[in-house]
Amino acid sequence: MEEQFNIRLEKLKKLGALGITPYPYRFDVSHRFKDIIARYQDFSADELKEVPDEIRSAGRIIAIRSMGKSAFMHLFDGEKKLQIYLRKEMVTERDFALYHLLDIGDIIGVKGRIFKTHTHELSILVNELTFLAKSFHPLPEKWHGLQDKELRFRQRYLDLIVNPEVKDIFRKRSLIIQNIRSFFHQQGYIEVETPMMHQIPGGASARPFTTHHNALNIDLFLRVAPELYLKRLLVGGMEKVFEINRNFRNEGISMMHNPEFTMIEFYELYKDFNDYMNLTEALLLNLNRELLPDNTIQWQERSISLQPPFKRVKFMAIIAEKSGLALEQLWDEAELKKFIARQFPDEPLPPTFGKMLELMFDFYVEKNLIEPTFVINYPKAISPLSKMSRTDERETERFELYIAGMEIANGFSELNDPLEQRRRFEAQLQDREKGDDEAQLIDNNFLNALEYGMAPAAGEGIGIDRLVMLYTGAASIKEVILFPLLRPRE
RNA sequence: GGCCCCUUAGCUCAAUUGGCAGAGCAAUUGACUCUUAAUCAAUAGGUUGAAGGUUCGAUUCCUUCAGGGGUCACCA
Repeated sequence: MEEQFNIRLEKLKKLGALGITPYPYRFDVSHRFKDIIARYQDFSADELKEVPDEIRSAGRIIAIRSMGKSAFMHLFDGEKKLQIYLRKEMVTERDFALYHLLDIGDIIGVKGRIFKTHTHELSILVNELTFLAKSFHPLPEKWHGLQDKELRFRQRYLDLIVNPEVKDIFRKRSLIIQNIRSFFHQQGYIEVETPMMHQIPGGASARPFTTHHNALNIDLFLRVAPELYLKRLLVGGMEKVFEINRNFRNEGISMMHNPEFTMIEFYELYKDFNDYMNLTEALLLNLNRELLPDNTIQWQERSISLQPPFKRVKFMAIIAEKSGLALEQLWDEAELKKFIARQFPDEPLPPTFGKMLELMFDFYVEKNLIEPTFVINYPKAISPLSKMSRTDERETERFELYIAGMEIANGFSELNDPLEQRRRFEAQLQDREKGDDEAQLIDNNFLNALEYGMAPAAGEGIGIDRLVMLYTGAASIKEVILFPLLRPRE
C-alpha cells in the first residue's frame, strides 16, 4: 500500500538526521545464526554469563515485541531465526533512536553477547545496532505465512523469507544435482555443454520454441533435447559424456510440466540398454545413500520404496494386460483402431499407429506405475532413435523408468546404423504428414556424423525436476522450480 | 484446449434469504526494561478482480472478460 511505503520512506529519511547511512557497504558477520545455535544451545543461562564472546550477526527483522525501554525482536538470516534483546541502558542513544525507526522486514546487524532468557531462549543481548537495508513493503502475515500460490511463485523472494521450508526444497535440489554430477565424474564421464539453439530441433518428439538470429538472418529453435549433439560426440570418440541443462518444449503447463525443464542426458560407448538400467539403479541407490536413508519416499499419503532392483515389464505386454486387448490385436493397426474407436468414442482418433499406442499406454498403464518400474521394449514406431530389439524386430531396446505415475527416465541402446536411422526419420516424416506435429525431422548433419561410424552405445535422459519432486514429496513441478513460468500480470 | 472451483484491507480469512463490508496480524499514536501469535488503550486502512445486467437495493443472483487453482487430454 502506498501509505505504508511513504511512512517507511519517511523513516529512512530520518536515519540521515541520526548520521546513519541508509545503505552501508559491508558488515562483518562473525557467526551465522546456525553457528550460534550449534555452539551455544547446550549452555545453561548461568554458564552463558561466563562466556565473554562478542558476536556479530545480521538478519531480517521478522517480529518486534516492544516494551518501551526494551524490546525483543526475531531476526531471520535466510536459514535460521534468532531472538535479539535490546535494552535502552545497553546501547547508545543514537542506536536506541535507530530502533524506533525500524520496521518488520528491515535488515540489521547486531553486536552483543549471547544469553538465555527466563524462558530459556537463546538470544543476543545487543550493545550495538547497525542499519543495513530498509524494506518499504510490509511482509506477509506472520503465522499463516504466504499461502497464495500465485504470489509465492511470482514473488519467490517473499516465499523464501516467510516460508523457510521452501528453502529446504531447493537445498535438496542442489544436493541431488551435486550428487548426480559427482556420480558421473566418479565413473569417468566428461561433462559437456552442447548448443541450446538448434537449426533443426531434434532428439525428442516435441514442439519447439522458435527464435531468430539477426546477423545470420536465420530462424533457430530452442532445443527440445541435446541427444543428437551428444551422439555426435560419441562419433568423435568421447567415450563417456553427460550434460545437465535446460530443455524447452512448447507445450502445456501442468503439475508435471514446465515449458523449460532440467534434464541430465548421458551416453557411453560399448554399452547397451541393459547396462543403463543397471546404471540407473546404481545412480538412485547412490542418491538414496545421501538423501533417503530408508530408501523410501513419501508420496501423497503413501510410501514408495526406491530400493533397487526395479520391476521390468514390456511395453506392449503391459498395455495388453491392463486394457484387455490381446497382444496380436494390439500390434494390428486396424484392430487397434477399432478398439480405440469403441473405447474412446468422444475423442478424435490418433493420426498414427504410434500415437494410438501412446494413448493406450497413457490411459491404461502410466498412472498405475507407482512402484519404480522399467517399461522396456518400446515399439519402433514411437522410438525413432533406438536400436532394434535383438528378439523382436518390431520393438526396440528402449526403457522408461516410471515412479509414482511419472516418467522419470528414458534410455536406450542407441541406433548407430545410418541407413536405418534415415529410414526411421523418413517414417517420422510420414507421421508428420498424417498430422503428428511432434514427429521428428530429418537431421542430415546428424546422419552424416553417423555415416562416419558410431560404436555401439547406450544413452539416457533423466528429468531432474521430477526426480526432485519425488525426493522432496512436492506435488507440483512448480514447487521445485524457483521461477516457474506463469502468465504475465497486467 | 475442455470441465469444475476460487478472486473481499498489505497478509490470513468472515459476512445469515439479496438489506449499513467485518475480525486477527501488519500499520499509525500512546503506556510498558524477560517478551515470544507479547499485552493494554485509541486511530486509520475497501471502486468486494474488471465490465455489463436483474433489482428499490448486489460481496451475494445472471452474462462476458482477466488472473489463479484443480482435473482431463498432449509432452519428460
